[in-house]
Amino acid sequence: MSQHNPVEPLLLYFNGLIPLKNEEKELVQAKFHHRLYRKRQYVLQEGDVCTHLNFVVRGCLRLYKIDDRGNTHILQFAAENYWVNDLGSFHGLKASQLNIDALEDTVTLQITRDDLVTLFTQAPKFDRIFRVLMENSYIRLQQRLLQNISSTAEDRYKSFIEIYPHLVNRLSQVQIAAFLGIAPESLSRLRNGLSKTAKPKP
Amino acid sequence: MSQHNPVEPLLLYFNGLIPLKNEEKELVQAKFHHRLYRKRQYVLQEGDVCTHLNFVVRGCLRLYKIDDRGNTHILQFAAENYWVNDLGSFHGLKASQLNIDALEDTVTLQITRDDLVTLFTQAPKFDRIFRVLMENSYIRLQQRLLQNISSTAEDRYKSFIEIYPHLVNRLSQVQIAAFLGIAPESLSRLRNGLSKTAKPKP
DNA sequence: ACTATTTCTTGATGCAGCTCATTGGATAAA
DNA sequence: TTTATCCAATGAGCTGCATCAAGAAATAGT
Repeated sequence: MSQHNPVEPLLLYFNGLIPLKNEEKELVQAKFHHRLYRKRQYVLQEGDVCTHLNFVVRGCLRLYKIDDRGNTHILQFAAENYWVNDLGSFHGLKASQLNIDALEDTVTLQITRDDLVTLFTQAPKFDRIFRVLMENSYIRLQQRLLQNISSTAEDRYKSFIEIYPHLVNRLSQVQIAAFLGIAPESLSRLRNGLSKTAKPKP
Repeated sequence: MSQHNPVEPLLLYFNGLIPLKNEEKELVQAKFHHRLYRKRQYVLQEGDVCTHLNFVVRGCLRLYKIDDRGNTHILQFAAENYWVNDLGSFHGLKASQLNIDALEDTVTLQITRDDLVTLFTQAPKFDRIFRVLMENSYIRLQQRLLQNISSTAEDRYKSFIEIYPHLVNRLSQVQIAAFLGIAPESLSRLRNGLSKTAKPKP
C-alpha cells in the first residue's frame, strides 16, 4: 500500500528530520497533494501569487528572475527532495517577481497556505520541523551569497560541481551559467581552461 | 521597573510578532543575558564556534568574511532590533569561517544553544516565533542574493540606500563598499556620478 | 592644539567577463 | 533525407570595476 502512496517520499523526508506520530502522518497525507508538471511548464509565473509550497519528488525545477535586459538569473535548482517557493510572495500574499518552471517532467507535492496554517495549529511539531527546514535553507543560502560575493567565476564553478555533482551532467551549460551568474560563453571557456590544466600531459 | 529591565526591548520585539504570556516572558527574562561590546571588539572570531545568538539592542555589528587575498566581504549589518549569527556554526557546532565585530559600542542580548533548546521545549510558541523569524530572514537574504546576481554596482547601491536609509550616514564608505561587493574607490566614483545626474543645474 | 590615523577623492592602467558573431554538432520534426 | 531548433565552442572587441598610487579632508588620540 505505502508503495503506491504518492505522499510517501515526503513522510520519509519529514520522518528523517523529526519522527512523526500516526496522526501527524495522516495530516500530511490529507493536506499535501501531488501534481505533475511537464518540461517547460510554469509552476509559478511572475506577477502571480505563490499559492502553495512545492516539494519535488522527482524531476527538476528552477527558481529564477528575468531582469530588465532579458537575462535569466537562477536563484535555485530543486531536484529530488528539495523545496522551491517564493516565500515572500507566499507569506505576504504579494505578486511574485520570480518564476518557477520545470527543466524536466517533474512530480511535486504541494500544500496551500491555508492548509499549512491548519497543519501548524493541529500539530505544533510542524512549527519545529519547518523552523529546522528554514534554518537549513538559510544556511545554504548564506553559503551561496558568500560564494557569490567573494569568489571568482572559476571558484564558483568548482564549488558548484562539488556541491551539486548530480546536477552537472543533468543540466545544460546555459542553466548552470545562469545559476553562476556568468554568460554561457564564459562557462564554456572556463571549462576548457580547467580541462587543460587538469591533465597537462598530451 | 520595566524601564530598567535590559531584556525589555526583546520582549517588545517578540510580542510584536506573537503576543507572549507571562510565563513565556519570564522564560525570556531568565534565558537571555545582555552584554556590551566596545567598538572593534569581536563578537565571533573565525575559527571559533558560534555559541550564542545575538540580538542587537543598541549599536551596530557586522558579519563578514575575509577572503584569501585579505579582502573583507560583509554579509550583513545588524543595528537595533536585528539578529546576527553564524547559524551554520551555531547549529552544527562547527568552527566558523566568519567574523562578527562591533562597528560602534553595542549592547546585545544573548542566548546559548542549550538555553535556546530549553526555551523551545518549555514553550513551543518559540518554535513558531523562530520559524517566522527564519522565514523573514530567508526572504531578506534571497532579495539580497537576487540583487547581487542580477544588478550593477549602481543599482545595488541605490537599493541599499532605499532599504537601509538609516545606515547610509552611519557607516563609513569602506563598510558600505564591502557590503556591496565593490572597491571603496568605485563607490566614491559611483556616488560622485549619481550626485551629478541627480541635480543637473549648476 | 597638534599629530596621527583613518577616510575620501581622483587619475592611470589592467583584466575578467560581456557582447556580438560565426561555426559545427546533436536532436527532433516533417 | 531534409529542415529546424538547440546547444557548445571559439574569436574579436568592449566595458565595468579592480588595482595601484598619491594627495586632500576629516577624525581621533594625546
